[in-house]
Amino acid sequence: METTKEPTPPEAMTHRAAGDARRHALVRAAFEIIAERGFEGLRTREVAARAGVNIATLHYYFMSKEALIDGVADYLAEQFATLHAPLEYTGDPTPLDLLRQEFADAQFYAAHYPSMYEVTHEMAVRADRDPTIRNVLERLERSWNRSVEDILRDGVADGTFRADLDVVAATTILTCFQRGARYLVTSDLDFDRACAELEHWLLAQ
Amino acid sequence: METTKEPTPPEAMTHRAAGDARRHALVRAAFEIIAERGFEGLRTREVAARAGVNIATLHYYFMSKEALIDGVADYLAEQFATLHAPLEYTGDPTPLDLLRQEFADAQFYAAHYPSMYEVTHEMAVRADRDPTIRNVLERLERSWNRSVEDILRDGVADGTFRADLDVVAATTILTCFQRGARYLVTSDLDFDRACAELEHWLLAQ
DNA sequence: TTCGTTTTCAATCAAGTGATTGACAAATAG
DNA sequence: CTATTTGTCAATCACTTGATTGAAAACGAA
Repeated sequence: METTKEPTPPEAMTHRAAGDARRHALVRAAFEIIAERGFEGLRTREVAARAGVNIATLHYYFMSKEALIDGVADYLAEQFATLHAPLEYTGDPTPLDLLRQEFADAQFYAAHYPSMYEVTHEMAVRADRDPTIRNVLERLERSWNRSVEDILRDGVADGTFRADLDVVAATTILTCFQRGARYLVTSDLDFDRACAELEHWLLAQ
Repeated sequence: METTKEPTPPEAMTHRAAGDARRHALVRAAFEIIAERGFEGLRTREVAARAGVNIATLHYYFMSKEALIDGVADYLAEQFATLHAPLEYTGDPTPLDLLRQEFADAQFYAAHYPSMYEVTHEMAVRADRDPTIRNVLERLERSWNRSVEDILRDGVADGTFRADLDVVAATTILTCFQRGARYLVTSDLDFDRACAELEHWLLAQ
């Protein structure tokens, strides 16, 4: 049932660094399994096997399955903070540039890191019952909301967006729209077209 | 481990009808457990116990756990088709009435049947891996999309909504927005405010 | 080298877990 | 009234699953 041994052999590595690598390999393995088969299909044995270690070793690094899952949640938040679509503007971005970048990020994740959305879905469902995960996800949502709100506020101030825009409401609409779009059906083409229309609704005149 | 026996005693009931009732009780029990603890916490034993029957009886009605879950998916679709918020208009509804009814439905489910959304989330996550469930959910989405699109098209035709509205894009925006709003954070107040702003964006002038 | 600390694993536990079996009762057909 | 189908359950199977144990390496400080 073994798969890939640890990709970074602990050869030229301090003892401590090797431990960190093992910890990370376990989280990463759990992340992948959750993406593939959900929490429903998450088994500690398989996580350990993918990371190339014994179950007991998994329990050495993570007290319980729950602790491991919490580790995955943190890893997910870190991924969202780190990974972004390549910038589509040069120099100082206008509010419209930033709005488009927002949409581009969503497509970038869907195209290149679909597992991030898959795991986020799983986490969102679990958040109803697990306060630790709810915390991580709420923090993530809040920071995303804030950045969208800032873009809109700046855009209204400099005349890019409609002067009568309800910035808070528009932020809700944009974030809910993006959350809902990464769901089951919406095609890339539909998403593009919807983004263009949203832009049209937001722009002044 | 027993809970409620079947609420409709098979006294004055034909054999066939009693069978249907048992079948329904099993689906309903599974539905509730999925809402409470997700697929992760769904155990055939507990489903049987809640429906007041033996595990073997569950397996008499549903070949496998999967078949039971498919039954829950069908039940969910049926619920969405059946349950609606009380009508907020009298007589012949205008496109604006229908749009508002659309928003009212979303709040109605969230307020009175939250388990419908909880189970839908679980199903959506599972749909990635289960073609039968994907089918049910896609049918549901399509029919919802169609009805929103019809409202918008009528509204553009009669001058309620902006003449330059991209109906297809707007439909995507509205459905994605509503899907995304029934997620984790958005409060009733935020939802109301966002709906008002959306209405403002759609209306002519 | 020595000794305590950190890390790893084979073996095992106890509690599930979906599914089956075979017997038995209740309803219905002939 | 039989004979057959339909519905039900206690008991059990074969296997899974999260977690633990106790011993043995690997390591680093003294």
